[in-house]
Amino acid sequence: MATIRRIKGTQDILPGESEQWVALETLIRETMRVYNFKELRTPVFEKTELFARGIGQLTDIVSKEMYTFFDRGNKQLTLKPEMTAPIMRAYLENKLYAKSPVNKFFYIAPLFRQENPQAGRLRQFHQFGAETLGTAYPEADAEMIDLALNIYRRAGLENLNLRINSVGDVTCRLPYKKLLQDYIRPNLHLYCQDCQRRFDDNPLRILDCKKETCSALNQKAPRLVDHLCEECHTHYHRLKQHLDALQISYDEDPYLVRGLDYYTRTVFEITSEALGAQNAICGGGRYDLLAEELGGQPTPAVGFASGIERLLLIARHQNLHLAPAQRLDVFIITMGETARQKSLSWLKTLRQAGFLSETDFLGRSVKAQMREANRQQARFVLLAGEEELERKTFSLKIMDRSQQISVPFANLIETLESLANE
RNA sequence: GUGGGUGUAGCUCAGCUUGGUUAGAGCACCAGAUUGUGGCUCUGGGGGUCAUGGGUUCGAGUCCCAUCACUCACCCCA
Repeated sequence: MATIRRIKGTQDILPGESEQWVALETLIRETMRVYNFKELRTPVFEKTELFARGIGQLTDIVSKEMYTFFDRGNKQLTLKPEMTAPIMRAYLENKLYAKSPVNKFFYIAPLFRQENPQAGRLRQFHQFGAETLGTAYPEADAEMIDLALNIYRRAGLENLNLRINSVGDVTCRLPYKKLLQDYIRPNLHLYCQDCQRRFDDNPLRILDCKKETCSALNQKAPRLVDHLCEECHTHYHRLKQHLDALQISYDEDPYLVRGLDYYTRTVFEITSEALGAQNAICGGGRYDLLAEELGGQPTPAVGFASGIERLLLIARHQNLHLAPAQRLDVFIITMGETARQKSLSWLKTLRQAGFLSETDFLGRSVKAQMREANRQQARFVLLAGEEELERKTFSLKIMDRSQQISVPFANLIETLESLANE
């Protein structure tokens, strides 16, 4: 009979790996804390409408990648494919703007997209990220980039590349779109099929095309950065000044566009060559129009999202260990029925004193129990048999020194504590 | 959705080209050498519907077809 398998594109995070996750999450939380970002948790599913309106009906995410279904009440729901729209929804719904003009949130959450899995791309994957709501100042954009890079630095990641760009706002993007379409139109038939399809809806994407023929045609295309309105230009200029002041190196990429409709002005991406085809570990930018799109009051905002699986891929590629291997403090070896019956209460005493402790559950030979203790890298082994019970004294083996001493039952904890502190 | 690659022990893989004894290795696991003591060594042991189904053949892990799974890539994204 065939055993049930996990769903395509999902992963079991097994012991050995799960410690890495916990260590990374701890590092993220600690960094978020000193940057004064507060955790905001939202449900795993939302009304489909939230994403359709927030991310954009025409984006790939919404048009072909969402896990959408109808519940028993015939409501259309979607497993969240990204976190920015839910954060904005929660912010508006709970009227958090009323408590403070600027709100800084972070999250660590599972997300769902029905794509074909490959290296660094899963159907259930995890992101952490941050969002600053309520300020249009470029300082917030710079803080966001600094925050993401700081987390990577603390995790030990190397050779990351930051690219930035400005995609303008409503006043400059529409005129530029026309300019760009005028440039492309004469040669449109030479572009690839994808680009021809993008021409009307999303001509900016054409600039991002990686096909050689298309990027060659794009060489002399007008660049949005050269046609920004004054406000956008100033915003972009200030951002760069802040990055310089923070000694953050970056590349300006006039063709960097993001796949989600809600971005305005600042966009950025952090990539790693260690990742293969899916090389982005972090993407983000400013989305000053999203709040209104969702029916709320105008709220300028900026944020980023970072893939946890991809971060861990880079860490593995670099041979980084975010969490040190766990060693057992004490392993109790028992000989005979009487000792085995007492082992649980000894364990309890050890554990209450804070020692990571274990014993044998299979009634194995002393040799086998010793092997088990060694396998789990126990620092100390407590031996208890008839002899020890009679004398009310444990035999305590200090494994690293292959040395064995006698310890009266009553002195066990204090002896271990002094040995552990050596 | 489209293409390439790969499916043999818990893991990593050999065997397939040129079909032919009981399908192998290393690691891991268990036991013994050491009847109450780990790591190293030596000896032994358990564990496989060779992904699944069909076909060719006297005979298929090996050749052919299909299906499924995994994986990499396109697209897009974290």
